[in-house]
Amino acid sequence: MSIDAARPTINDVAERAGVSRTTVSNALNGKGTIGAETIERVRRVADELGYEPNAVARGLRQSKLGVISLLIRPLESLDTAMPEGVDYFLRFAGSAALAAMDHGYSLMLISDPAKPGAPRSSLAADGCLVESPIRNDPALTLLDRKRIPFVAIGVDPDRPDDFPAISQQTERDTFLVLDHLRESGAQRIALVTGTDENSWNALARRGYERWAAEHDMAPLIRTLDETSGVEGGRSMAHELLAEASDRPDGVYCLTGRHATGFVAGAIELGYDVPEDLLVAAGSDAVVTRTSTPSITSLDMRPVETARLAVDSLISLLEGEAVDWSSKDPTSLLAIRDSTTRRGTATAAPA
Amino acid sequence: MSIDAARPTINDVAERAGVSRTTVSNALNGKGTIGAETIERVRRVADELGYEPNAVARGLRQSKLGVISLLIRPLESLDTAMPEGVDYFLRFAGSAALAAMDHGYSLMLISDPAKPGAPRSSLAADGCLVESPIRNDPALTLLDRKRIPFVAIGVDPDRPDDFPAISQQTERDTFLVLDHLRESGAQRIALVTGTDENSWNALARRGYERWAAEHDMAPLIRTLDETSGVEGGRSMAHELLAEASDRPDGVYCLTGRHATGFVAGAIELGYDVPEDLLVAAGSDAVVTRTSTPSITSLDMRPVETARLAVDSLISLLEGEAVDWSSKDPTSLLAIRDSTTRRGTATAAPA
DNA sequence: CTGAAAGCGCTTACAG
DNA sequence: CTGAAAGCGCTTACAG
Repeated sequence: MSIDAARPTINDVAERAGVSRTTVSNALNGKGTIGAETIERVRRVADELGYEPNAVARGLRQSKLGVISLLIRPLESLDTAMPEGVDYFLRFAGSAALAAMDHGYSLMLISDPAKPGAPRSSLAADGCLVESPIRNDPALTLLDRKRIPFVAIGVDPDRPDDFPAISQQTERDTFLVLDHLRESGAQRIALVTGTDENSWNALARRGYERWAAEHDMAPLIRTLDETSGVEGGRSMAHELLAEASDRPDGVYCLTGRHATGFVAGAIELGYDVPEDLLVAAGSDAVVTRTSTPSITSLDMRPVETARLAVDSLISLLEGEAVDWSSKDPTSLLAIRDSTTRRGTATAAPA
Repeated sequence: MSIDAARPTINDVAERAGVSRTTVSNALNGKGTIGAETIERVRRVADELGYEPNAVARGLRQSKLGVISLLIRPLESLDTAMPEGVDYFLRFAGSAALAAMDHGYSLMLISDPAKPGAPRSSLAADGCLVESPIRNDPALTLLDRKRIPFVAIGVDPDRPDDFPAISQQTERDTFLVLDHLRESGAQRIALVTGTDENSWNALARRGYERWAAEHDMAPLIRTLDETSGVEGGRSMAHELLAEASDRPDGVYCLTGRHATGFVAGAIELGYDVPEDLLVAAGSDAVVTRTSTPSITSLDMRPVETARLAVDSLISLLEGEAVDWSSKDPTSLLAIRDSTTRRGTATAAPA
């Protein structure tokens, strides 16, 4: 191993500049009181050597790495291959990374740190963002126990008030979609949720049940594994539409892929979408935009939500006041062919 | 500060178990030779205390954090707000994160570590992925100098053979698009690239020039700032289509937003797309799919490319052999309305 | 089979 | 104005 193979440390700089490590550290960080010409010399030597403080060593000493982590709960239900239809999370992550950089932080994408085989590195961050916590989320419990500051996006369904969170307005959003389906002509509306016990599934279900009660409609709910994707949606269409009695004329599928599959299945069975059956999706995705007919979907504004979450977490880390009453950005309903009947002039959203 | 406010360290475990730190470390990591009942006891105490080794301290000691970083060059040209049209990068990042997790690593999204104000943390990874390096990329130079292993996705245009890279087949892709435009009826094809000096812009330009030479067509090239987005594309349409002589009847815009703006600008000027003018985009994005008419775009397969890049980097880190001759996945051309003339039956791609 | 000691590369009171 | 020493939480030869 030749000498130039290793990156220079503070010792190399100190030796070459003829001062102590302390002085190098102080000079480079503008701390303590160091003579002007000493500072100058240390800087020059550091430059010559290409010295850059080791972020890990500094992190160990200062307990501040300059890294925030992001745990996207629903991503774990999605197995290996990256499917179409997870656009929300990709956009969320990308936007969070940019927001973190604006504050001088890097963003680390992690898997569940509470899971046995999890990379050790998943706990090596100054703070953590948890998107869509699951019921009684062990990751939140772990982070709380380890005293790692965090912000959840969406509340833990079983502990809504225990932890700092950006509360998603899932119940209100559910009303938005169901109202739209009814106004577009549906009388009997089914809900298809995922099986994952995250806040999104739980709160959408709760919203649906409340809406159904208010409209004197008996709930018609099916759950479907997220990983089943488009194919699962197809089977579900066969299941729900085959029954002679209690057949829905409107369906709200939370995931874009289920909705896409449901439409395909309905068409196979001879249904005309939207004339015989209205379908909406709870998550805007490539598949809902490009399928035929295109599918009305809820745009949950991942980009804006991510930025709000990052800003809140960093305020928390840096000891600033955080306004926890601020909600996530208002969702928008993208109205498309799957709920637009011929002759029914639906007003465009404002 | 109460005692239970801090997370337990190896010292706490050692004390409570009545052994040394060495023994705790060895017992928990299965190293050395430790008595069975000692291992048992140490494990139990560690559990009780909720002890989890500090990843930063371990990283310092072992020079291995379990983190790989990702620098997406073109993202930096895109300023603050996350625009529509950067789908490629978001999908790339999300997919890379999943691939990293499969190997027990976390993925950190970073900004240019060679830039003065960069977060220190951007150098705190075991290895780095650089997507679309720029000319003579200072980040590659820095990583090389710091002996941080890295893999580029797309070669440095000025140093194509100097560093390990997944070579993108941008020149071949450019031929694919240009051939399609010609087969669809275009005779005079302009190229609109970004101003960013990354490998993608450089190689697409080179491909265009070669194609033009082979087809005896005088090159007609414009560059347009990536940040100008849709609006920039609009202006460019006015500029290129206003000139009485040498007006193109086909345009290849590398970015989806430029293409979208170009189509809008052309329509304002009274052009019919695709009848009077064919337009294609070099990057598949939400805007190209949802604009009217929808725009033919190149799908560069970000998901598959990211996985290949992560696998290669981790092989490199873990000292395994890497086949650098493997290319990125073959791009697909999504043919849409903007290049499909009425009466021209274009065969669907296989 | 176990532990004292050194050390990873830094920063931070504190003494001079 | 500067530096010796301690310490962040671990791991790793090495001695016993």
